[in-house]
Amino acid sequence: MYRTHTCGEIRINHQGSVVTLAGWVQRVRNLGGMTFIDLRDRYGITQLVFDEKTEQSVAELGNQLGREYVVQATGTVRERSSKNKNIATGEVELAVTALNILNSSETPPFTIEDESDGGDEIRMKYRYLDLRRAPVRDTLILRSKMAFATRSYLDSKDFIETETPVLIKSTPEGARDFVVPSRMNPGEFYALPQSPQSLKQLLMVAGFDRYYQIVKCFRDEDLRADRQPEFTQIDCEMSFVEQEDVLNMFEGLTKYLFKEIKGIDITEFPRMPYSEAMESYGSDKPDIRFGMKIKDLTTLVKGKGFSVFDDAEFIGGICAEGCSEYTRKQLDALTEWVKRPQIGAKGLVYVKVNTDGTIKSSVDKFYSAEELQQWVDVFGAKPGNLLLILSGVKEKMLKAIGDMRLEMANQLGLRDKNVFQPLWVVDFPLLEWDEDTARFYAMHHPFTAPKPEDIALLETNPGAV
RNA sequence: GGUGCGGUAGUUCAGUCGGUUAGAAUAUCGGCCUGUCACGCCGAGGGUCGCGGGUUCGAGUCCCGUCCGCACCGCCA
Repeated sequence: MYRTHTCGEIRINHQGSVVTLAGWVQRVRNLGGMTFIDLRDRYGITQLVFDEKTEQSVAELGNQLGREYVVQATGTVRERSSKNKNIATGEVELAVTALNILNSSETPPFTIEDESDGGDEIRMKYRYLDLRRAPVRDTLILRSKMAFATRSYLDSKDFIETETPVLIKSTPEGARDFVVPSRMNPGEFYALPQSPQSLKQLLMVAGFDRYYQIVKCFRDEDLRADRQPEFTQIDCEMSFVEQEDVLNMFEGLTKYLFKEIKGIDITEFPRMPYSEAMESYGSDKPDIRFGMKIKDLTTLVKGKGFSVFDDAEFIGGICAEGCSEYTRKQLDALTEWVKRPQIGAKGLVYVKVNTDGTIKSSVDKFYSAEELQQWVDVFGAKPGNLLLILSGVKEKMLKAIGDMRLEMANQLGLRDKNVFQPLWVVDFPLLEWDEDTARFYAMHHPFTAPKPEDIALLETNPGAV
């Protein structure tokens, strides 16, 4: 056998047995009289040891090893005299008796560690090296588990997994199509699907009743940090159901995935109208793990002679807990932050509710203590809190305040990546009812489309939602 | 297509008002080291300051152009 075990499975009960491992050299620790080597594979890390008992030729070979060398090592499992509680194999080590260098390695262009020293660009250039890092590997493993669990759940709910064609005729969705030239029909092109929307509707018309597919979609539009032209979605379709049926079904899927994969019980699964999401959080995908909701001060603060506010369509802000002691420097930094083009505010007004109950603001010249107290009351602010207020065009400011809310939450440590809180945002608004919008809603929000009977594609599909 | 920020050692970055030989950390290499696990200590090598032009006695630093990257807007959802 090439190897008898992986680098992640040897435990104290293997003590005394002779095993063979194969993997990559993670790190060499040469102490002079003895050398430790961390050997890594997909399953974990096992420590190899070369010491005075090691045969000299083997030890010499061991001292040639560098980062990312690929080796096969045979040795005896023994208990460590100094154990490492941080890794699963930390109680044992392999006293090497035979070593085979399968491949040497150049020094990698960046360190292959959980916290790599490489930036995005160089890690993407050497993707095959980046994929050796545990966080990247774990992400792909998580994805595999998610896909498996999704299939398991939807299969149990009588969904049929169906592959749909990738080379199709262009369908009228919103984005630009990626196109593929047709050899058989010179001058003509296939389109790659932006989603399997019209294809799955055929399945509904045909009576398949419940369909799903974990499927690649293609949209030829410019990138964003969280948006790629090629992405995968869990695509579903159900016949003879109402909005509530769909929400319940996929609440179930979400809870199942968290339970199966993270061992987390999701209990709260609130619903929020789009209008509330925008007014209170400045986002259609609000982070509701913390409060700090946006409050509207527009009517309260206008007409007092402060022209910045008097000329603004909307004045509002958030209340940050425990920030009343922010220094001038911190407030200046925050002001610079909101003035960045990505946020686009002109300036930042603050109101400190000091721990002794007094109020200090950047607009004391324009507003009396009584008036400022009214602001404080709107937020329900307590001593120690800090009000942060922006003004301008309403739509833009809600988004800006929402971004500021997330930034403050980051600074205050309120966005723990291990805390999860799902949310449905429902009742999306009816935008201008032009052809593109109609098509968009027909495709993606059929519940809220006002006149679905007007949409030709839906007419072919009366049983589907 | 637009706005902004960035490009300096293998890598991640600092570099003040334009001024001596461009630094740090990490990585690499060498020496010492028998219980390390981010080993430690000592030492060394490593630079087309993205590219081109200009201003200046003098440019990593200022100006113009250009290429590349990132974020955001448009776009998309």
